[in-house]
Amino acid sequence: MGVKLNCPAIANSAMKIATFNVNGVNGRLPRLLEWLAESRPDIACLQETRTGDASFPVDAIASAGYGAIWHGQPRHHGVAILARGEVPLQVRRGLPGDEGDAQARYLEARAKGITVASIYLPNGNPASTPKYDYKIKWMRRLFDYSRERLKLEEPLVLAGDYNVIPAEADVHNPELWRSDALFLPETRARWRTLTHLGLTDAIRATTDDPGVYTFWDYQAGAWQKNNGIRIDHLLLSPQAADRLVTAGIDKHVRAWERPSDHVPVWIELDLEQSGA
DNA sequence: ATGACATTTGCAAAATGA
Repeated sequence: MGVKLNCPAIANSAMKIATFNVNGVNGRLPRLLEWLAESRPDIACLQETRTGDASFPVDAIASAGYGAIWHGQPRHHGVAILARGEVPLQVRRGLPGDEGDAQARYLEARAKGITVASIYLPNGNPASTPKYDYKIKWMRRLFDYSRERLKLEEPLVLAGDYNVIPAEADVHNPELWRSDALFLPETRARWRTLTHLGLTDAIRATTDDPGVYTFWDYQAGAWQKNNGIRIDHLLLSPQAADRLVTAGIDKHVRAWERPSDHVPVWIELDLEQSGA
């Protein structure tokens, strides 16, 4: 890249990338459109679209100014990637490593000059069942695939609902979550293998504050009592992390009418910057 | 330990979630 004599303002070159578990893209469509209009991300990764490929609301999303690709599944799971003013170019649909895995949890695309993945990592509860084994295997597959992708040494953003509480600072009452699949020592150890690869947890790169949450249960007044957990994450390759300008959580969205139980998490990258 | 609450499909109630 050539030297620019007139250094552009960050606002001109910053790219906003968000992740949002919508908990039903059709049922939540009004909230999604309101949030897109307010937040105006360049790229948005969605999880838990919870509808089949034929019923993805592509027209409504296009009317909001976004192109989209999606990997749907009736009732459960489902991921999508939206880009403002363009249709993302699909790179991968489904996480490698298990040909028998039919659950729609991984989608990767190039858009606006960067590669992003929308990830819906398995919940894994109850932890004493095959559901947890599936979660751990999925995390191993994500580790193997991420290691390969990092060899490209390019900006890469792995965004989504990881269903992982990384540390005690990320949960309101750790004791209530000790035996939960989201917080078990093995779950957190698998998470650390990802960060040890060189992936950066964007929120933790910008704040050490405890009590920074992305999910509040619908039940037992969890939102009103701020009984939250931080489970929606953007993991950044070194080439993306070195261009990180800011990160944030749209917490106010949880107070909207008929909201998702998750809220959007986002970053801004300065891709004009040369990096480290 | 269960259920609390909300989603989906499909039109009742089961399956799933975190």
